Amino acid sequence: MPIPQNYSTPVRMLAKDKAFNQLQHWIIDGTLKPGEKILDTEISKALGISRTPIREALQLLEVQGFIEMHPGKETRVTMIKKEDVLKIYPPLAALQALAAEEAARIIMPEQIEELKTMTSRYEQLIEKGEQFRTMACDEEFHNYIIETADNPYISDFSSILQLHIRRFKYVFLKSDGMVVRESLKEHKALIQAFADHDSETASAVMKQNWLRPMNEVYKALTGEEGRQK
Amino acid sequence: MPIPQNYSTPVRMLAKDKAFNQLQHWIIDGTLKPGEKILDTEISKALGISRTPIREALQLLEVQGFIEMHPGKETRVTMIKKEDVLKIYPPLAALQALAAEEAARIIMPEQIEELKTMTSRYEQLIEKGEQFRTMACDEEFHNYIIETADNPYISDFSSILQLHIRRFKYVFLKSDGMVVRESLKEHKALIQAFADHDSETASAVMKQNWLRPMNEVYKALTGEEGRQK
DNA sequence: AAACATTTGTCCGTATGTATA
DNA sequence: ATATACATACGGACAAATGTT
Repeated sequence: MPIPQNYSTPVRMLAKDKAFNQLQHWIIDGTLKPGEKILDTEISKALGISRTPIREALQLLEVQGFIEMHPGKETRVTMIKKEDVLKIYPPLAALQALAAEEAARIIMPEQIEELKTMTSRYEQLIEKGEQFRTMACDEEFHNYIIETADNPYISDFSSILQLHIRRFKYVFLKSDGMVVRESLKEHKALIQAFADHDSETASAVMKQNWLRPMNEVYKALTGEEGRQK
Repeated sequence: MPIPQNYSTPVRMLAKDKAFNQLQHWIIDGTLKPGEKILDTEISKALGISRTPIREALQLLEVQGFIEMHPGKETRVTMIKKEDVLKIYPPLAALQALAAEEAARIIMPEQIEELKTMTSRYEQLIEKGEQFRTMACDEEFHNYIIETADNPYISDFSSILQLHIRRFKYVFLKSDGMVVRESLKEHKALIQAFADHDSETASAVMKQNWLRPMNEVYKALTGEEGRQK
């Protein structure tokens, strides 16, 4: 008898989480625009959820920097400027560089093989011009390194910053994409540094792997050079 | 006629904020111990606040990593291990190093003077052996640099990590102190790097200024353990 | 200035789910 | 296994505060 094992969610879907996820998506993809006023009663009716979990979700989004709550006055989606890209990427680059530094110390041979596999897939996807999947593969590569570093503070902060980058791209570039061939070289250099357990090089390469895209985005938007080196 | 200007708080004290601050302090100073179970009804009665703002405060503390909420089951203060010190300091060092890097680029002469003033006070306090004030002065110094870097992501993450460090010290060292003369030299080196607008040096010095205390704390703790057993 | 309309903040009751006997 | 106690998640009503006419 076929037992329906792994009947997915042993945790019931909390109303708060549902509201949180929905609102976060709406803010990131621009459905809720920067500066837009948020009325919890409206959201409540729209989602068919009472105000309590809605308010809880809003508070979490405030901590993440997606909305601003002015007690007793109003709640708004946070504004976002083109120059903000220069504030979001550097901390992310610093944290990811640290993750690479740590990973280089403790990574195991099997994990390096895993990264190599990802990278060859990455290369193939670039060749085929599959923008979306290429990006997903890049993200997977970075997440694997973060996991290897095994530090919840790094991973928590990193993921928040990545969400802000995604929002930034949706708002100003109307898409999430933008992968460059240069990145592939850096990934290969990273793997070599891991194999050598060379933390310093791993850190430096990773930092560049994030700051280069920042400068490209900034240049595309303003025509000016961002922070060079 | 003496007008009572600046009648302090134009913002009413929200019950949620009151609960948040109180609980955070209790967790950091060890009144609420690691692993301790938290009942919102108890907290509610203890603080004379209804359960809703209590629950809101708890959720924020969860995001900050001070408590764990298991939906429908229980809420507990997060555990903390001696080895965690090796996970908390490095991201903080990385972010503060980035702040120093940025500050070195954009700092103004007056701000450098301000830092010099703080540092001479720092030196005097060390001489006098005023542990508590020395620490406060050190914190002020770092916060000023963070402000100078002018990046909300850096400052937000930094302050959370600093709270975790404070908790760690209270839990394992029964105090918050521990300042070393070595730090003074580093502060002076930092100021010099700022004056030279030498981002690279500023970053490196700042990183060491945080990693050195980490190693001292860790050594002190593992040493204690060795003697006990 | 004062009463109104809105929106937020808080309280508490109830239902749902979890652990224990 | 069932029933019981209990803690949490959610809903809806009330109170307080803002700014508007």
